[in-house]
Amino acid sequence: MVLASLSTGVIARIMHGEVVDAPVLQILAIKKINSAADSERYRILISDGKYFNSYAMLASQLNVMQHNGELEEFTIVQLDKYVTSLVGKDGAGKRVLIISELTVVNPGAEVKSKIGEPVTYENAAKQDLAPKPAATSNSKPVAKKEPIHNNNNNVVMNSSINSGMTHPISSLSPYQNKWVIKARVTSKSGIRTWSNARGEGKLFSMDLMDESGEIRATAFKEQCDKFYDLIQVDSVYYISKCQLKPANKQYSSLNNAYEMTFSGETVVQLCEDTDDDPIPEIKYNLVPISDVSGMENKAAVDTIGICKEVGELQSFVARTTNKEFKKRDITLVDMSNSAISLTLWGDDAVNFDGHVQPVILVKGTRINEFNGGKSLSLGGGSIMKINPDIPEAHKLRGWFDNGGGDSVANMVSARTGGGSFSTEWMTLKDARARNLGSGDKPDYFQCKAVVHIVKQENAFYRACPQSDCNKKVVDEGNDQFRCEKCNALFPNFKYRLLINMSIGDWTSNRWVSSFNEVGEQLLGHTSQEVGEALENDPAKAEQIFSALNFTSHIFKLRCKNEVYGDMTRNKLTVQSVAPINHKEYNKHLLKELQELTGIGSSN
DNA sequence: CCCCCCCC
Repeated sequence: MVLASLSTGVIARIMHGEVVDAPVLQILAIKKINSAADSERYRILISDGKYFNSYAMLASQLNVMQHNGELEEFTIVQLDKYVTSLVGKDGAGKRVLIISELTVVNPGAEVKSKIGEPVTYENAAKQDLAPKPAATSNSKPVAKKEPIHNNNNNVVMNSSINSGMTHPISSLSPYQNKWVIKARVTSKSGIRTWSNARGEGKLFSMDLMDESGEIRATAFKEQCDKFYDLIQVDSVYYISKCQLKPANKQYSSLNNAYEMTFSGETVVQLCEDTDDDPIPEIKYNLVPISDVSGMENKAAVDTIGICKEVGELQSFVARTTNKEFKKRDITLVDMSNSAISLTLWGDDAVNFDGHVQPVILVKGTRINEFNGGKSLSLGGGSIMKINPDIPEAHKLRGWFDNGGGDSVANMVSARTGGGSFSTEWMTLKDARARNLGSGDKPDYFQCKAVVHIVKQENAFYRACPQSDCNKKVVDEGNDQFRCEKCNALFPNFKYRLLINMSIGDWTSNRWVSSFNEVGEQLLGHTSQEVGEALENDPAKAEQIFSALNFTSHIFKLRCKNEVYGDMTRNKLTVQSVAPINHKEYNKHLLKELQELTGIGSSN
């Protein structure tokens, strides 16, 4: 039987902070530490044949080896991953060795006895502390430079970073808190506030990834402020001293039983040199937009496209939760000649500038199915990148800038009121002739039309000032306004627009109604300005309203039959207006001409 | 300690 040789004298070097690759040591004893609560930890007396260390610990993911009887007395092991760390107040206490990966070289039953006469390493002679040039082990001195961004004098952190030894994310658990991970941020939420029966506060969360796995981390309140700016998607960080707790799988799709919470102790340090380490890049499983049609509802989608159209920023109050949300729908097109609607939320929606028609890369967007169509929504854990510097993006840019997106034929998303791309072109006369609006659901179409008459009468009403209520208020006199819906009296109100106008295309004229936001867009003034002008300044009102006359727009119209008493009227409501995109409108006209005449090439 | 993402 051949026994492995121990790395004689190596414990003195390791315990003075030197990095030694794969030392071979002998276990002389192992026992369970009586520690608090549910944690299970093992302390080891370990020897290199010359020195011993009685302050060695097993990282808890190795407990299973002890359970299996693999770490008995006299076992020879190779340490594959370990850190040293000072424990005790202010780092002034004892240095311990924490072993997170090891390989059994010879089982204790084979070895049968203690090798050498090891003594404590603390009195080790100088020659044992200097790295040996001829040593078979691969060693290098500890880097002396202080890490940048070190926001805490943290010994575990520094020694781990300097030694290059960090813990895999997959090994983290609530039972072991001496760890440092090196992880890439794959997504980061905005700052969110909450207020409920248990209190209020703010937070942001992030997803972290290394070669072993992924985990979600959340920073609340002070930590939210402290770390929000430092944490950036795609960057790699050393992170230590977070609390771990079981993940609530209901809310997380990440593959980890635990999640982390930043604490006052948490240390985060940017890792700027990531060229040759194994932290994987974020992987994008890009699918062509056309493929989304065939995917399951709620499935996650990574894709890339050009933002061909941008919707207005919209605010609404969720019916069930009463929370206010901001969103913006944009339309992506790609070389599969397909278009899909993507919903942005919160800050992404507010700050989005789509007028330059950027390339949009998304990861982890969710499919929402509606009316047989599918759209994407950028939810928690999703990432959006604007004009990413990747070959696919440059290819798309070239395609689109050469007219590639002008004749997109395949609409993956359903026709919607607000959505624009999928609305069918139709003349006002055809809308009548085809009995649009006579079904159970409204019909939608778009046309190019000129504004002929705008009515100033009843162009506004005084509405409840509550942000989530637009109900007309009753003037009680004495500057008091009653909202029946909110059952409350207010000293003020807000103006809401309800613009009726006659528009015409080359086939006929129709009266249409426009609600507040569209009205503001058409008149170029806020509802407050319009309301005040109509009430107090007729000349100004005339100026505002007449400016709209004889202007042309692309109107997206909702068409529905409505019953008033015994009368049924076919009603048109303006869903949105947009300036005329002549390039695109002409494409439509050419297509119509070709269909009418049968003359012309297919492009 | 959050965990909401509507409507059509």
